[in-house]
Amino acid sequence: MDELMCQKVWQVVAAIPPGKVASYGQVAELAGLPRMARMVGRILSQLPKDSQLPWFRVINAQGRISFPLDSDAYRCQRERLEADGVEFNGERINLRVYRWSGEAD
DNA sequence: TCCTTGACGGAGA
DNA sequence: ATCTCCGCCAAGG
Repeated sequence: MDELMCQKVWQVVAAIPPGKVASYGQVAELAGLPRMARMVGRILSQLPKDSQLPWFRVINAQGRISFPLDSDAYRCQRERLEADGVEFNGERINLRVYRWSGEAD
């Protein structure tokens, strides 16, 4: 994937406000890459561990974190979302409440 | 090359 | 609500 594609994705992710979440598909759409949700996941997976990008605000379309429940990655993402003020009902986040509209605040 | 594997998603059953 | 089955597309074997 080219540099431009990555930059578009990073730009969209960076714009997700605290306390809100966006799905991989939504990020792809907003980045001008419709139907390329998997590409977004791949790009995020390649971020350096110390990245300042709010990658944890990106979850799947079912309102769930896309990592195994028992993984460190899952716990890390969940902690950061909760610190953001995002509530979980079991393993799920209510998208009708926390889904980012896609617009700037 | 071909095949499998993903931080995915939508349509059916 | 849950579970398959496909489509999607770049990487790695």
